[in-house]
Amino acid sequence: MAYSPPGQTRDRIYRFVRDRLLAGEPPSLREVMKEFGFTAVETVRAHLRALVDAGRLVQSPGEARGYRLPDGARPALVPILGRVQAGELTTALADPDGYVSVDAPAVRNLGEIFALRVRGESMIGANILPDDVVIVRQQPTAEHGDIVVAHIEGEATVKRLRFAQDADGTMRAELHAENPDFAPIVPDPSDELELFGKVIEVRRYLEGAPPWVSS
Amino acid sequence: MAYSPPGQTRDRIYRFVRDRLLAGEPPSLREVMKEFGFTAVETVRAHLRALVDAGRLVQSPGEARGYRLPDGARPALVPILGRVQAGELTTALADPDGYVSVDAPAVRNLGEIFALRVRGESMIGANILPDDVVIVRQQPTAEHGDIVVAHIEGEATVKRLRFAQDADGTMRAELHAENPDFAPIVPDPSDELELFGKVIEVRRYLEGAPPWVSS
DNA sequence: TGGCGTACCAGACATATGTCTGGTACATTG
DNA sequence: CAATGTACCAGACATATGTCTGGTACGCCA
Repeated sequence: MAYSPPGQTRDRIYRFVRDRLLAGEPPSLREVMKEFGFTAVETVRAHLRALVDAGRLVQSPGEARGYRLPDGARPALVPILGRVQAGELTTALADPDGYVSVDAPAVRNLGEIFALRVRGESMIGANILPDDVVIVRQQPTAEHGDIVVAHIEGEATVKRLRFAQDADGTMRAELHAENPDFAPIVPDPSDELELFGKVIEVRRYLEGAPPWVSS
Repeated sequence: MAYSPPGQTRDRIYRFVRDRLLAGEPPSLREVMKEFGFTAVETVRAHLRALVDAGRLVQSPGEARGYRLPDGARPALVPILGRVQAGELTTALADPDGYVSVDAPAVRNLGEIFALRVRGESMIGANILPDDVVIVRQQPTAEHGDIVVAHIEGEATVKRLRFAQDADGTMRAELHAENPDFAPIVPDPSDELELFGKVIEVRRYLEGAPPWVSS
């Protein structure tokens, strides 16, 4: 076996292992070895050790096929919720209707993403229809113009967040539907706006029911 | 260990293994054993063998952590294509821009699903916007009213398929934009309508670029 | 009652797979 | 040149893990 320039083979090995992991089939050292024509397992192990040191992989030492992609580098299943009552997000997350898979870049930190089925036609102007599924990142604040999920009238609802200036100069948050039939919701300054998170993706399933249902 | 009613423990084992596989971490027999409080590996093996016989799992005999979900039971990564030229679908599939993960029910047969970035505003009336990503199942025919990807003017384009009756009574396929600015496309009866497939899902990424990019 | 099927156990066994030790070859750098 | 770092190899070794053989316990049914 000829010698490769530093790092070049390493990258190819990374891509091979990554693809195997994304397919749900962690490779063994010897499988990688054969794939690249090496004749010594230790060669592979050195490469993988380097990839782990670089943070590109993580390993469970001693475990068979124990190499994995770090969180945030692979698609993840996030819970899809039905109705979410006030303040009950944690409860709802514990009992999801099912799971949908969300691609890696959205998943910076696992566990902070969830999905919600859209009810009603209030966001038709933003091209979000009833029964669409929105992917939401939990966050306590959002910016002007973001589409958010907030607690309105006892339920989690999708709206656009806007900030407006009051007559006395103070800023207030408003939740706007995107449908002329719905009036903007201006929260009573006395009660707090409960923001569940920001919509980062919208999905519409044109065939069959939503997706995957865990039992 | 008490005896469980037939099939009951089996289902719990299936769900455990399934969840581990969906997380990309195939369990070993002994891991399952510990999870369920068994004291003999063979007990687990008998259950898993039954699950394989029932078609709920597949196995690579002899391989460590060799149990998998069958195709169609797990999310899969499908290629996302940029521009697709006439008749060049196969070529385009071989050189994708990246991959997105698609949930199980859509993936009846692997390899027949792909994703396409939407260009232009011709489908705004169907709430499909420029830069949306559509998930497409390859199929040579479709039904009246389906949103399809077809070859129009040298490129793959998203349109709604309609069938209309000609003056002489023959049926003809038409491709309709959902935007008053675009006229319906009535293919010349002489040249064939090249249908790439049917749109089964629409996705819009509100934050950041599309998703996952393979290198 | 005896036969049959399912659930489960015990423990030996073979193999799949990670780990370790010690080495060669080649490039870069002081 | 010697030192250092990377790429790679050979082979022993330990452990992780699937496989097999031979059981016990319980329920169902003819």
